[in-house]
Amino acid sequence: MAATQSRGGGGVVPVQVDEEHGRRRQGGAAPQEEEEEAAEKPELRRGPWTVDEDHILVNYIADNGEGRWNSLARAAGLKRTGKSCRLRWLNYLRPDVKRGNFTADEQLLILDLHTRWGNRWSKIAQHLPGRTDNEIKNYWRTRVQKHAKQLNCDASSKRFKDAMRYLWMPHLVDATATADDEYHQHQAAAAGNIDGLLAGGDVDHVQHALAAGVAAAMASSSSDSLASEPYSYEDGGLLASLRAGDDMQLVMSGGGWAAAQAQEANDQGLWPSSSGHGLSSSVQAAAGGAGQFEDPELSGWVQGFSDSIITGNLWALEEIWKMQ
DNA sequence: AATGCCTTCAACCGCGGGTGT
DNA sequence: CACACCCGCGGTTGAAGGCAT
Repeated sequence: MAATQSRGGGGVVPVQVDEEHGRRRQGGAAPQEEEEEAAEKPELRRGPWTVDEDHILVNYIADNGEGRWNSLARAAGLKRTGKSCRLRWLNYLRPDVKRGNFTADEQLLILDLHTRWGNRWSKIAQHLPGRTDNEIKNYWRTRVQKHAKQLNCDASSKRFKDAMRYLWMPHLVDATATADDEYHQHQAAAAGNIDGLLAGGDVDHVQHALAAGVAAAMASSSSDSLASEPYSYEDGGLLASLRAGDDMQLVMSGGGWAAAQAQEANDQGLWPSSSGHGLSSSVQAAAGGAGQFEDPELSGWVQGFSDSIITGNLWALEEIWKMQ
């Protein structure tokens, strides 16, 4: 268990805190009153959690359940605010917290949901089992906003959202499709193996074959979510449409100039091929159509965007593709 | 090897809303 | 109604580790 803190804001600084709101006090009380209160209230710890504190919190919650965080903190003997305990549990110690990089599936979902809901991190997190709002928020701020900056636009701007739709999300859809293919190949192989075992009456080995097949499929897939419950893609979502194969046709009125440029870039071998497909097939599909963007201003911007892909800023796009 | 800058992310802060008295 | 308490959310901070020079 990764209770050892390798990172974390602030040192472990004992500090007097307004326990109810987790706020540092900002004067107000007379010195004598402060001394009296300090005598009544235990010194609170801040900063990274220790292994011992983690154990105490986990064991207490295992015995008594979560909730009532302030009283929980006191009852467990932790010199932490209730808020701090809640945060530690929800973001780190909870058994179902998923660790590691976001899968392409998850990235797609985040992009899609953020397009709809904006910075409603907790709401977005509800649709990503095992992921916390804090993690998603950090992902957005450190990765997505970084690339928005590289593309010289605001992450919340329509332009950046369009760049996500036309260039980023189709690529991720391809990436997950590739993972799906490999996953199903492993599943099929495992199924064949199991068929043979059953035919031979070798029931004892069926379970092992099943486990091995699932493990191989999971290992081969960039997305462990593919091996578990699929996410629910809500009706009418762009992601669902992309998944369904509508591709760019849905969001562009025809292929458009950008897709043609993308196709050209692909022909010249300028596109990264992390998914193994070279140019995203969704983008390629878009390139096959004809027409213009509905928003003429966007059309001009996408042209500049694509120019930068083809000329100087390829590295920036490669960074984006690497994010799967 | 030493140094400084950059990136990541756990933890904190401030605030608002809900609930109980 | 007023107040206190509690919880959860979104924004921000800063230490640790990675990377470039």
